[in-house]
Amino acid sequence: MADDLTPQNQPDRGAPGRGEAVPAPAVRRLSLYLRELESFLRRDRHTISSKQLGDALNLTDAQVRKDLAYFGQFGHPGIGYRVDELVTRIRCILGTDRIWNVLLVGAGNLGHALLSYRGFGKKGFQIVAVFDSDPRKVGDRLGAPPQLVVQGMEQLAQTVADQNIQLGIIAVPADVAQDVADALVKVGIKGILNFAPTSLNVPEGVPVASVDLAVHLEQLAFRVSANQLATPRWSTNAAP
Amino acid sequence: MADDLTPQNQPDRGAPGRGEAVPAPAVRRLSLYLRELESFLRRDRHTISSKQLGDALNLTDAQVRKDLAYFGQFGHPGIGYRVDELVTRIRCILGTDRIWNVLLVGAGNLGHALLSYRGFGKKGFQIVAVFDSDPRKVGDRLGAPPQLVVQGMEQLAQTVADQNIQLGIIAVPADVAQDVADALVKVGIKGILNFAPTSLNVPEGVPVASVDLAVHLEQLAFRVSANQLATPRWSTNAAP
DNA sequence: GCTTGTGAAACGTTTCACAGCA
DNA sequence: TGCTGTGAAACGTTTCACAAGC
Repeated sequence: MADDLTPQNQPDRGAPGRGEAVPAPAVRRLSLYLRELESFLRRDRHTISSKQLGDALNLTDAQVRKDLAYFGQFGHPGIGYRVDELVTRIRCILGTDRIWNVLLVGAGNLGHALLSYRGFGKKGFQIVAVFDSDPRKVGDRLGAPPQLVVQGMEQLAQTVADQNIQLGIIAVPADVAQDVADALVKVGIKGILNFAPTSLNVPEGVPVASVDLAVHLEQLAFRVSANQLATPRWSTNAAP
Repeated sequence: MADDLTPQNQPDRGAPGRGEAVPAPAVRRLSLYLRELESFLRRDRHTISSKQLGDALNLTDAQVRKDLAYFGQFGHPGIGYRVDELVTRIRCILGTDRIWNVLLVGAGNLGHALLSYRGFGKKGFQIVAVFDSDPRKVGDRLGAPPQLVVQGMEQLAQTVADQNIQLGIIAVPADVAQDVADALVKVGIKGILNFAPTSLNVPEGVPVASVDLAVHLEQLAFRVSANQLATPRWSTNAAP
């Protein structure tokens, strides 16, 4: 997607601890496994096989087993995987077995929506500060109680230090996104989730995940067009 | 991505017209190339080399050339690519050389933000209808003028037909997302962009792109943890 | 000089197939 | 029987290297 790419921005690699390198696609699927397992847990299922887990996500059972095996031996032959155990393990692997303090830059429409999004909190991500460079927005109170007060960018360093913030979300227009990213890196933010439709230049060691909403629609348009046209229009390779 | 995947949901394949199959990663990057080229165009640059384009996106020049070559011969040896020409070509390939009518289901926080998001319109995606199953929201006027009136789900079929809507965006809670997807498929929607944190089951032939906001933060958390821990905690493979 | 387009090699990922265990 | 974990084979993608053209 990458992006990565879901349009993922940086060429990322897995985390080779002491052992083998983990393929990036496997790490991406780990999040999906976790989501599915949590849903299984809510439905009071106690064990799950690689086949069941794979079917839910349109993956093969072998793929599921191999992905999980990169991180350890979590399964029980003849039984499958114990759901609660696997959930705990994957959370630990992904680093979501603890609370992450997150800041948001950009108090526009998207910023508002992100601030109110329940999905973050459920996964242990707490947005604890909001910034905007527009003086008219600074001082506004946002979100559900306890509300957050929009701060000016000059307070970034102090707030990041005071609240031990490690992750930053960029929800500003494309033309200022790089400046914001630079500022975040400067104050020691460890990872950036970028919603601005532009690629960011950051030092190695600061991971960036980019989500370009329009790009996803574009990919959809391509696939729909491909479905509709037996012979794609672009296959006419006109000579220059 | 992507991961897709960016956590992309369905295993997708490129569009093999008459020629070779196009790798899905190449199609994902095509969107990024277009974004970068449009930015180049705004800065009045007329030509661009595969090296320059690659550098902007952290890709190799060979990668850029190979990706573009899947779709035709767009370059000029010794010169590079003409920016305006390439923009036109890629838009045609992706299917964004025309207007797409899009509907939105879910008038919550995220729905509001998506409706107000300028990035869609710039790429030719027009949200022309909004639906919500909550009777209290039906009838509300949303977005910038000309505002859209929130419709009940029972009006879906009629509106899709009347307005020639081909794409649908799902921005509802996870537990009703599948029902909404089923409804969209039933009325003939050709592609779905899903923001609900759940995997969708749809018939083959209806492409789905999924964007799970929390998953992207999760991936970031993993990479930040990997940076910080010399030896990942999960490398302790305790025996069961 | 510069650049593209492309076959071939290198690399990475997924699938297969089966040993081993409950 | 049913299931996992895993080496090996199959497949797909990226990189290399260079012929051809401006």
